[in-house]
Amino acid sequence: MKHVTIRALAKELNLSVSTISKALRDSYEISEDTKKRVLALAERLNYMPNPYASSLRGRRSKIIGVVIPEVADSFFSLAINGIESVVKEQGYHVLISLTHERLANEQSILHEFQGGRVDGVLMSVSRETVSGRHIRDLMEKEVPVVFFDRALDEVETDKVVTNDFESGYAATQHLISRGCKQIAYLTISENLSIATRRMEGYLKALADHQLRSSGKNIVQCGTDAAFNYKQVKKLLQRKKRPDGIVASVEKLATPVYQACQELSLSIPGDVKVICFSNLEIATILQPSLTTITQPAFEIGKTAATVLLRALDKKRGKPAQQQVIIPSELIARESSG
Amino acid sequence: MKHVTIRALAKELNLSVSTISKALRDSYEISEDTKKRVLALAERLNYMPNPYASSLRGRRSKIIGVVIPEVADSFFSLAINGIESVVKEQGYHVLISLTHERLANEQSILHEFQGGRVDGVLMSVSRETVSGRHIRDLMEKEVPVVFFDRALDEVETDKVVTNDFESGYAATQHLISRGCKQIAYLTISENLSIATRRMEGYLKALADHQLRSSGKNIVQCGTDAAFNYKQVKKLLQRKKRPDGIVASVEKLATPVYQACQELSLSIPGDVKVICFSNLEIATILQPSLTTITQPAFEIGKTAATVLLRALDKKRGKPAQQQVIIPSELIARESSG
DNA sequence: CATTTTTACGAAAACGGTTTCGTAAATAAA
DNA sequence: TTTATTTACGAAACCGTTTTCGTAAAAATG
Repeated sequence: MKHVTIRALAKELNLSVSTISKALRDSYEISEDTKKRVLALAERLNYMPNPYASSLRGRRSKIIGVVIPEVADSFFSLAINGIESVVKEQGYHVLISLTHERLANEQSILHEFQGGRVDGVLMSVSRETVSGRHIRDLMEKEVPVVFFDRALDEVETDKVVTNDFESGYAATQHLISRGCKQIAYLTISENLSIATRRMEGYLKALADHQLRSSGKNIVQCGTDAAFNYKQVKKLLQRKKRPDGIVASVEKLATPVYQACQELSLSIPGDVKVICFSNLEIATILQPSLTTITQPAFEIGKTAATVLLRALDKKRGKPAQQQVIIPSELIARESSG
Repeated sequence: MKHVTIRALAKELNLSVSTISKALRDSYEISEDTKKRVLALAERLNYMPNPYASSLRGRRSKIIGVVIPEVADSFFSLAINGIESVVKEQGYHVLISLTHERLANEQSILHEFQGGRVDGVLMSVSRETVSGRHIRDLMEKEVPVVFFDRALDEVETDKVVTNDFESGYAATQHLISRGCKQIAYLTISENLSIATRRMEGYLKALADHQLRSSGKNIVQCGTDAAFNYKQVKKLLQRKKRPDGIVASVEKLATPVYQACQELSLSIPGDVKVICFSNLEIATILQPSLTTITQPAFEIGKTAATVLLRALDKKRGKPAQQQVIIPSELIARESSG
């Protein structure tokens, strides 16, 4: 038994294709009796409509494109969970496309989407993304795009983000309140707006508390773990080593912990640490890691909700809202 | 500018729709000159074919369904990476469907797939899945299914798994070689074949080394973190407490570390620990965690390769191979 | 009973590509 | 020069569903 089509049902019941279709969609044009018979047969033959025929005819695929830099990431994978929890309720499916932090990939993915493969897009831009040309091109084809977490300021559309500036500020202030006088900031060299906002928060907090901010205390890390380790180690070997560290992305916690152990520095005794992270395992690090935790699931959920709403109205102006869901500072032992 | 169709190109160049289509697909029937003109116009107007029209006509969607219990999981998210790296090269897309470990969800997802939404399926069964009826139903519709990691023995199809029995054995033997005499085994109560195989490996290793295996040393954990913590704590408070622990799933590392700290037990001094885990952060746990690490990326990659090959032949018998990619034991401090 | 309205259905035209088949014109072979 | 072949293209069917529109028959209305 290959594929059961509407035509097969029609033949079996001596009805027309259109009648079957209407019966399946519970149209008022069809008698209750006929509906029953059609439904029964469909059930019996295990009929499943061909989604592509429907998509073609109806010009909507019931598929949401999720374009992200990486999936093996505690933030993004949780966000996907949030997205999925919302869209599946409305019968939508989730198509994942990974950019691997490359603009070129992002461009070709969005370009392909111009063909109408997805009804809408949820995306977090890659680190390389500075211009929004490819994104606007897609939006001009009437494919709504909603940013989540990593938004591109330049593109005017809905955005669901967290309070990065305030989080950077809060993280820094937290260390200050714990007595830190010289606080270093670890960042991944990139041009993401969320990264700059976090750092601005850091700088503002220093300024507000009359602490000098020095370029030397801002350490540029990269994607290479070995390189990052060396950078952090160098930082901690300075004569005037910092007594506090704000690690602005999750993966930078590792080199900090490793370097401290290597150098026999005590956390939080010699240096207090706070890190932006969603990993639950932060709890069992020794010492447990104080984190700024982003509401990943919530962000995904909200972004999906916003997108579905946009798909509903479609013609109703893009509300172009910006939703901000605050991150949470979870104080643990590493900040003493 | 809404949607550029083949028809629009045809009109613009005073050619027929079929000529355009053939030109775009580089058919030998079309002159080089015409091809050039068509390609140029397509480029200029930013033409993108409607994938659903192609899917409908060609009866293939270029979409691979990935059905997994959970995405916020270090194993599955890495596996997705592996899958994506392979399929995107062949122009396929990845549709993610989450079962959340529920059979009912798994069934409805696969049922929907019977409509032809995906060309093939890569899946890891849910914990609740005991019968393969819904999977066979799908395969009868000629949608190839390849299992990865969590396979269902009962269903005859390609499987890409790791050596769970040997890994359970190796983990246990590792602790034995480190001097452990009484080794506990933590498991999630479930009926997954991979879980039982791991445990069988554990039991075999004990037997091979003349160590008594006691039911009391096999601790059933669940999905509730608090419950698991209590179970582990109770285990470690016994008068004859174990001197080694094999944690058969990643999330069980947390309660072990927490309980040991709470009870002031030293790892690996008082109790040695090994855990099945893919988390890189295992390195910076204190002490660093000895792990059995599954080749998640490789498994995903291989499974995808096998599936694509099956899609190629299609009519060529399902090779029905079983590929085994071994896990790796990474000895760190927790097993002393 | 005559007319209007409602009910229940079918024919056919989309949706946008792909592919088969037919055929003029150009070229090659005889 | 005549016939055979190749080249380059177009018409039309098709994939499976949805939706518009038309219409007999039945029911309601006057």
